[in-house]
Amino acid sequence: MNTNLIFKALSNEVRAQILEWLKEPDENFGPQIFLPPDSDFRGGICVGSIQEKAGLAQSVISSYLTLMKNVGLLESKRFGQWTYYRRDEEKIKAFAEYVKTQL
Amino acid sequence: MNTNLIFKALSNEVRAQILEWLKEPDENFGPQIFLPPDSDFRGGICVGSIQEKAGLAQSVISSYLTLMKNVGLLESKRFGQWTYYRRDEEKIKAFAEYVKTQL
DNA sequence: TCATTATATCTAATTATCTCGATTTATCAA
DNA sequence: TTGATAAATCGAGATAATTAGATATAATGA
Repeated sequence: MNTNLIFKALSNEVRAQILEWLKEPDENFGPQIFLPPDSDFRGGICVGSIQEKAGLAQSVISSYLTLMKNVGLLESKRFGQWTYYRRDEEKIKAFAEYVKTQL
Repeated sequence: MNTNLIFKALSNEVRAQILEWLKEPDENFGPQIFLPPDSDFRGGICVGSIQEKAGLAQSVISSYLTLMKNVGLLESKRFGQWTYYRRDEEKIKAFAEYVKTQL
């Protein structure tokens, strides 16, 4: 866990906002109709939905999501042409534990 | 509490390092001989000591400390020509609580 | 008062981040 | 196979952060 990179990721308001939105995926993005219900990737939202809500260019959101995945805040899974992202609750919890006990 | 500004402050390695050093002020900086013992500001370290250990320019450390104070990570008190900084444990705790419950 | 020391502020150069549009890659459907 | 759609990557310009050096402010002590 590279806490410095996590702090960097969270220091951008758009990225922090996306992480917050993904706490309530259905409420914030509506149902993901293309996500196969048997896929076992509940809560995953595709790049396009996040891009639309954030209002930044597609390339920006794509790289933001990749960055957040790389530092451990998100996990992703591809189904066909769609890449779905959701929170990595385990790693987020580990980070929160670090902040509480080590910061 | 502006969590975005706190994340920004912590996203810089030098600032994060200073916050860590200030967890053990005596071990990391030695005794602060100029700090009046009756001052009730235990754990406070002057700018010069922090500057020396960090190895960056005095102006840089001064502004970093001001920034960290502004976002609530540090508190400061001036005695004569010296300004002593120490961790604001209450606000750090509140931030850690936010990360654990809201992030 | 004047020189010294500690800290803060200002200015500027370098580097990093943000953001976009264009292109590329991957997948799907006809 | 070809055209369309989704996402990722590339290249570049604008903005912000980092850092240093010079100067300003504040306090001390002779």
